[in-house]
Amino acid sequence: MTKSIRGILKKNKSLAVNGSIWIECNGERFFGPGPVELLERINETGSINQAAKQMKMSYKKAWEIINMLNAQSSSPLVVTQTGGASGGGSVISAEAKELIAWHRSLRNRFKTFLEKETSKLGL
Amino acid sequence: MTKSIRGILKKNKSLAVNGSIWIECNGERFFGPGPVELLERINETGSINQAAKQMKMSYKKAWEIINMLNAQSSSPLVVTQTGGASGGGSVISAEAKELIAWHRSLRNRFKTFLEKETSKLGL
DNA sequence: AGGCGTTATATTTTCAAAAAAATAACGTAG
DNA sequence: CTACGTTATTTTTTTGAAAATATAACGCCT
Repeated sequence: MTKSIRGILKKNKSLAVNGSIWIECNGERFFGPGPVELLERINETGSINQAAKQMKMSYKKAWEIINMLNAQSSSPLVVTQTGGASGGGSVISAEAKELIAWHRSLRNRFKTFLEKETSKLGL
Repeated sequence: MTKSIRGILKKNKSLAVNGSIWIECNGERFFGPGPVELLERINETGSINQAAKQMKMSYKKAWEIINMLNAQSSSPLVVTQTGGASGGGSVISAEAKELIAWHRSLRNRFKTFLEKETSKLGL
């Protein structure tokens, strides 16, 4: 009976516990790292189009994420305007900013959890 | 400023924090729920073939997982025999059983983490 | 020698998700 | 009324992963 998992693996292999975390709404994944980054970039650029380009994501996919987020929320997280002075644009709501902040703190707690578990693996 | 995330979503939508967790070796995913179940079923059936069938996984995929596991480990986690009385078969090592037990306890700790975070979401 | 059930591996086929492209609508400004 | 840049949506194409299929080797047993 070995004392740690470490000894099972070949020498000089690095070892870590890692994972992924998200918020589910009605059992379906609804708010994870991707949507967070998308909202942040929309907030910075004022445009779904530019945000998607920055993330090298198709406009369509970005729009689908936004549509899903808005569908689950009691008030839209992203409010869009088509046409107008600069062709249109998009803005994120105060609720969206709250969600972002909340998710950030969740991820921090998860990070320390992972670090703790990694340290338990043995040196 | 709302007190909880709950109020942002539409009424009567369930809300939960969920996630996935695994052990990485040299930065690549190496031991998660799939491999655990596969090892367990090999242990029960004595056959990669039957284990894969039970999991509705192709033999090839099962074999790739096993190959990867063995490649990272200092001694094979699954030891196989081709040919012989019943055509051959496979057995998992004591180290494999340790890994399974360790992963089980890790998942338990992760589960309580998720439950705690879910309860923080507000009712 | 031939059959059996398994491991081991290469090749082909299928299929669904992702990407790309095309189209339309919108509203302001010139 | 035309041009522009955006949102919104449909359709087509591409691609890559999964599944299926095929083949071979292995070693015991009859």
